[in-house]
Amino acid sequence: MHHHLLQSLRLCATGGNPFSGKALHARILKIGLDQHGPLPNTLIYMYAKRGLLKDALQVFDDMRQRDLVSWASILTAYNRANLPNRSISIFPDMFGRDSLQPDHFVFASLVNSCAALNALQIGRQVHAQFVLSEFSSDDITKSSLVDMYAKCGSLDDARAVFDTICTKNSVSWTAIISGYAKAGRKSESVKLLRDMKVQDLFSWTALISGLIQSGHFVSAFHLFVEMQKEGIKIIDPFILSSVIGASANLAAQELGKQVHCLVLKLGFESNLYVCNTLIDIHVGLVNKGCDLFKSMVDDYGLKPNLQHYTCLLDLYSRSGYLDEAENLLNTMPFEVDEAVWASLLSACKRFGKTQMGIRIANRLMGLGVKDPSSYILLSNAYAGESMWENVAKVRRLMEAIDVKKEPGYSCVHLGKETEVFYAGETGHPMKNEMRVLLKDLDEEMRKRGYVPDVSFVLHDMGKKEKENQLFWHSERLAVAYGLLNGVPGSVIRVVKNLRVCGDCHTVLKFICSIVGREIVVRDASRFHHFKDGRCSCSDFCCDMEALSRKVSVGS
DNA sequence: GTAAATAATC
Repeated sequence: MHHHLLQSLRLCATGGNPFSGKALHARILKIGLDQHGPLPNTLIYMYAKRGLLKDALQVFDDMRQRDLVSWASILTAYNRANLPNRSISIFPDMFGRDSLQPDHFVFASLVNSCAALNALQIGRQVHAQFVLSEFSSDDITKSSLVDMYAKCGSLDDARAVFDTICTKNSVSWTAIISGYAKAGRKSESVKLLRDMKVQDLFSWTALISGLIQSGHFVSAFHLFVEMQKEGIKIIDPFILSSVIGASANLAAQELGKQVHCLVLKLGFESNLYVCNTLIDIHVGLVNKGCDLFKSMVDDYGLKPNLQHYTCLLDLYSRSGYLDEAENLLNTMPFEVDEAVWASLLSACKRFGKTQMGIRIANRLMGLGVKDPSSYILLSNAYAGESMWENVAKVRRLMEAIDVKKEPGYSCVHLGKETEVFYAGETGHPMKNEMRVLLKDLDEEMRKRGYVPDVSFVLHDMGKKEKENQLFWHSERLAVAYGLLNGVPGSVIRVVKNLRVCGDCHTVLKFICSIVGREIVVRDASRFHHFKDGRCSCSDFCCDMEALSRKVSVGS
């Protein structure tokens, strides 16, 4: 009978229907067992765990004889209800009213209250009593003391207690690592993590989020990547919200988006903290930008020029504020060029705004289009809505103005000589060697998760043919030639007349890590320095891309 | 013999 009731109460404490706990309580009262054995204490415990402080207090006050278990349970109830100060204020009644001396359970709860209150002086007093008590060797209470001192910023005390813990578990390690990391003592916190035999998500989260809190964003990101390489599974959203928060701080929007992808893939998008930090990124930057723009006009009396508007538009469209972007486009006193419309169109695609996408595409068509990439955007926008007539129209326009006017080529510099390659070139004397090398690399890349992104191919053909097209892009030929003929281990230097396509960008990241060589590509818009699987133009993002691919493959 | 305590996120 009692066993059954006890077990049911314990089940109610950890989950299930909150009303069933009250129903059980009613039944216990009815059969007159409310003062019997462990039942009243378990009722307090159950109410405490469910956050029903009033009910817990009711049982506590009605008890004829309170014991240490009752006290430990009611202190937990206060802590759970976020009222640690009430724990401290009610605690003296334990000596007075009930003539009890605290045991290790009560000590741990009290120390926990002090930690939440940042009450270092009281914490020290509790510590002193604990040391004098017969429970002074209890490791759990010591762990809570480590946490309390760490949270109060008294790291030397935390470390001293930590060193006396006989059997250190995940909780004790996490408490001390968190303390050092939040205090910005990076090397010590990292060393502690490495000293752990079995690191888990708790300890990594403590380290990474602590370093983020103390401003060590870059180290934190590298550790975040390392954590996942170590195979630590992200089974709850704590670490994500903290990493997203850091990307907001770094204003690393691309990185933020990558983490956002990870959030979606892992299914934590509904978590409150994660949401809030994400909004800090999509809202924080936009608000900042709008404020600057407004202050430019209102406070400094400046008249925004086309570049200013373009910048604000870019901010809007990158952050998904597409209605605002379109509105601004329609009201601003300038005509914008093709590039601006194209960027808004690609944002429409990214944020799934198909209707607006078609609207923008029509405007862009009316404007006349020169850039080949705009044609791809247009074609994709119409194809996405099955507007095949418009797709055909885009294609006819492409043919009419001969989009392929400027052929892409890449030069590779080997000492004094320079070799030039055109896309799809087949007449080169070393063609076979280059093909074999690229094929081997392709195989290895696919093993590592590479999927060709054929959306960068302009022509109308099947997927296999498109992949083949990508395979023969000039920058790959140039790199292959450089690998075959250059000095082993030297940096491969390539110059390209057009912009490196997105797929080749990914491929070069893979290649540089497979062959262990640095590759530098100067394209039409910038330098790309490929090294260790990353590119200088988006260091973190590359890591994150690889990671999110890994996650998607894993799940 | 029963029942109670400690760590990581905006």
